[in-house]
Amino acid sequence: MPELPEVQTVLDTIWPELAGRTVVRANVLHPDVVAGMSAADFAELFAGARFVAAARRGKYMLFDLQTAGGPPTCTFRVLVHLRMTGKMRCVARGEEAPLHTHLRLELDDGRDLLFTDTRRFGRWTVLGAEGAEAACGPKGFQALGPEPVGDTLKLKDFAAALAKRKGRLKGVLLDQTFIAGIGNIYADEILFRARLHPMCAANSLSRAEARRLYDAMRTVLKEAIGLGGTTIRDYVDGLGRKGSFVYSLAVYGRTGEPCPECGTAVERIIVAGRSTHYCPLCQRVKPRAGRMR
DNA sequence: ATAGCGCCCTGGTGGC
DNA sequence: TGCCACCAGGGCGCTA
Repeated sequence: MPELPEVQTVLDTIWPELAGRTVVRANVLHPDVVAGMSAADFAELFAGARFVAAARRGKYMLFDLQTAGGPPTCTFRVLVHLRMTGKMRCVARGEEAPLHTHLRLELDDGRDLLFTDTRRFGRWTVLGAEGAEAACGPKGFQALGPEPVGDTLKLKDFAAALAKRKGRLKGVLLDQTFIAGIGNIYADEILFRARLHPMCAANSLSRAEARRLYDAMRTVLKEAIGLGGTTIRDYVDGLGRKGSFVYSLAVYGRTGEPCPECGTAVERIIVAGRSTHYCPLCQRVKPRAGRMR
């Protein structure tokens, strides 16, 4: 399930294959994966367009392309969201595409970029082109919160934002408008690393706890990027490789197994509508301020 | 503001 | 062996 570390890994592995390449022909095999414009318009827009830049924002990959006919400045941007099972691969032209391949971009180096997505939740959304989504993209993209890794988000601002949220930590971490890129797996792992209970109210954290959460969030995500993400079942990067952070998971998917810190059985509950794993001993519910036990 | 739900979709799993 | 209910969950739209 691609979250920030997986999306970053896919981008890091697929972009070297795409940078500077021109799309000879675009083949939309399933129109559902193209959002905001028709498959025909999409194919026409991509034909002759060249990949000039790429970036990640939250769980989105952003690609800038320069169109064939227009003036040198005529570029457009496409947002790719992998959702649950989306995959990007470059293969030799003519190689049989895997089942559930919904998009094929034929490149000028004789290879094909394939977008494969078993559950077909993933989307390609074009921004700023005629007949496409509004220039700023879907709501979820417009409203993305700050990036948790990198230099932009300071502890002070993170703590201040937490103090304004009455919801539970788990739900707040999953809220893409609060912080961009965290999904169910990393939310659980971050809370474990911070020794905080998933049901704990975000605005109840002490300074020290907010710092623990901030540090845990950045550490866990950076470690996961370093290990190429987490493969539970489906996920592979742009070169078909699985992520090895799965071996570092402390609680996610480990219901009933011993906590790596204290040996207590990991528990599973539902929080924010999502399966949530935690150690009942290491992550006790934080007592209210002024009522130390 | 926040929580909870159903929906989209397919494949894997476990029960009988 | 086969059948089927159920689960996985990111984002979105809806209701409370």
